[in-house]
Amino acid sequence: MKPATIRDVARHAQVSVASVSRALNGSDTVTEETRKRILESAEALQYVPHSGARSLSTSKTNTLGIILPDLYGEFFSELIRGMDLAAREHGYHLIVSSSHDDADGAAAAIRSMRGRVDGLFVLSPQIDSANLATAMAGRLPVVLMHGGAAESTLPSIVVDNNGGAHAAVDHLLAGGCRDIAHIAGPAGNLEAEARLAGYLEAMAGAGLEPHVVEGDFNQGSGHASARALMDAPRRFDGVFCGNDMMAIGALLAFQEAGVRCPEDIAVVGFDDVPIAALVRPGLTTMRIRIAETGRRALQRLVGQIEAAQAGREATQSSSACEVVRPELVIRTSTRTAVSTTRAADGRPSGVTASAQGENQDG
Amino acid sequence: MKPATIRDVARHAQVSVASVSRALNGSDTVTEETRKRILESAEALQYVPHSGARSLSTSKTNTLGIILPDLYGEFFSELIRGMDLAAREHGYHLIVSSSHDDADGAAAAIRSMRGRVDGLFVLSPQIDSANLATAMAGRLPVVLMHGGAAESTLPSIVVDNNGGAHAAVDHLLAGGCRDIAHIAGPAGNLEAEARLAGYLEAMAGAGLEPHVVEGDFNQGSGHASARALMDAPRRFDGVFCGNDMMAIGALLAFQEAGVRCPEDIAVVGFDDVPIAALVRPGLTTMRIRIAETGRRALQRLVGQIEAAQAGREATQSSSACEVVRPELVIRTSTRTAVSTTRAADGRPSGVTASAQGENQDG
DNA sequence: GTGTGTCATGTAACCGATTACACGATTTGA
DNA sequence: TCAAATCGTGTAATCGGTTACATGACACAC
Repeated sequence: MKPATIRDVARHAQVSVASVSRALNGSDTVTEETRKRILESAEALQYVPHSGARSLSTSKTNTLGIILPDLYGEFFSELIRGMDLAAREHGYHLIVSSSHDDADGAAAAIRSMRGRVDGLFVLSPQIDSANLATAMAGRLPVVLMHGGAAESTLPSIVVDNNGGAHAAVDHLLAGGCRDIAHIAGPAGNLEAEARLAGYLEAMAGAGLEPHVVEGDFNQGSGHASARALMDAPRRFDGVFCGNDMMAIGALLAFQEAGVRCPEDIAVVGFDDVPIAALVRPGLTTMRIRIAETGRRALQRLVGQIEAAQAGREATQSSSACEVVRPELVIRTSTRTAVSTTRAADGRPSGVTASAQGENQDG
Repeated sequence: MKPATIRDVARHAQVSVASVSRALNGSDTVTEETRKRILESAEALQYVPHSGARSLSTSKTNTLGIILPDLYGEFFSELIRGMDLAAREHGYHLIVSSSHDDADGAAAAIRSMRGRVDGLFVLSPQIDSANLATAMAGRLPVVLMHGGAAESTLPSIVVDNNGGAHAAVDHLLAGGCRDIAHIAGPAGNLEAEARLAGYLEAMAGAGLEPHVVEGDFNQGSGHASARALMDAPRRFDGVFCGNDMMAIGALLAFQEAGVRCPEDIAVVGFDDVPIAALVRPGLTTMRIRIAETGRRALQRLVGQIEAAQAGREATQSSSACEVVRPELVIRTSTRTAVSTTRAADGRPSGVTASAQGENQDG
């Protein structure tokens, strides 16, 4: 048996299709009595509007797409969670497409989503794919969410990786560290490179010799990199890791080798994923309010879509780049005289607007 | 400027819309020359098919929906990752809707997805919502993925929670534990209740006195429950936790209190989330191959959809309940003479089919 | 030369919802 | 009593694809 259409409902309720449409959507002028009759008929026939037909006549899909490089770890799931909560409030659905670690994959994903979404979030931290994503998007409203997006003319939300890295190194310095190494994320990853640059700047600013080992943002590479640091001739008293997962790998490596943290070596991560608070010692890290950032991104995308269909171009402010400033969360993996939590906004770091959203989480 | 339609492409390439449709979709009979011309025109006009229009005439959306209770932790993101990879292979998109902790929320989510997806995954572990989900789905192909779905007539994939709990308790027994407590998941959660039941059965089978503390599946409640156990008059030498997050909370509580694990008390979790291997001591747990389970679920849903549109009802096998049997992963949170890894299939546990999918992960 | 078959291509109906416009009934004002 | 305004409802065009069927060109056989 085929599903009921609006015409079936109209026939059943003995009204026209226009009345059914009016009764079910905006409360146009429909008598309370007929509306009631229509709703009953719709219920009786188990009527569900055909979203394709609706989107054909309204040219809206009420769906947003998310292009992710990957879905490992808690970072992306937190982000999606924040977006999903906000999407529901705004009446949108969310299509996810993950595991696009290269430019081609991301481009293919964007292509397959065009025509079925009203807007797109693009998280494509690879250098080459970022530009491609911009080109692919075409007319579609987009919010970019990867490092380097600040330079784009498209609306974007980026983390102040550079400033965060500075704050992390400053914290290690304040704790008395002088031989501070950096376990970097993969080359070609814009987030990783910005954090690396911040580290190098901060070290240069303090007149200290930097030392970098390259990892890949996963826990295993943090472990291996920490071993490399222990094998090096130089003796380090602090490590700033490109993200939390590598920091946790490093913590385990130190623990296995009998190197005490923070007494022998202090460790700082980046992201503040939930695990960071659960490991021992608790990981000092740069906090990004992930779910809230997702919520904010969704609001901006919806704002853009509404602006586009209402008038012409989006307002100037909505096309700007918004910056999320990570804040230092001090746990037991670093020793310090500094007390609690402070924001990491010591510098302009080449970005423009400021990200002051509400701070409630899902 | 409005986006190009198929008619624009037809005009540009000087052919009919039918030819354009044929050239872009299945390679019906179209001359190589005209096909080339059409593809060039499509490219030049940046043509993107309108998915709504297509779904209107084909009555297919090529989209699947996922109803999740939540998106916290790594369990669900792993599941989505596995589904997404498989979805791309099959040419489907994935709409996620999370944070439906109650029946009403899940029902609303299902309602809002009907008409825009070809099939639905429902993870709704609350007792009351499970039935509701079944009712809401109506004609839509569905794969249920929550405890208790085995009793449903709908196709489902469920974890053998009962058998897994038995295996966990057996492992503790084999390690010499006799006073084994259980930190249970929230009442009303079918997964939690099946694990609790398995624990109680195993304890009864061993002639031991059970002891249950109720948690809520989150790390904090594991911590609190562990404290409660330490305060109890009885002295426990083993704990089976309803999931890994609570187990990790318990590990931390023991550590803080100076109770050694596994020497003083052994701990077993459930799920094998990635964090389980990262904490110290490493958490012994019941492994569910999450991403692979997601992939398998997607295959079944697609199979159902294709069966429905090809012939009539799906084949008998596809409407059965498939069981994922967790396997014991021994780490350092338990002491034992047993060596490596063994499957947890000591019993039939009231379920039917067996889940022997391929074992490669994404 | 006419008939038949093959094959690329075109024409137009159709999918199901929205909505501009038309229409008829009722109310209001002169 | 008649014109105008108001308001609920109906009719039909429209959105952009897909596809059954029609058409026309060409080849081949008689």
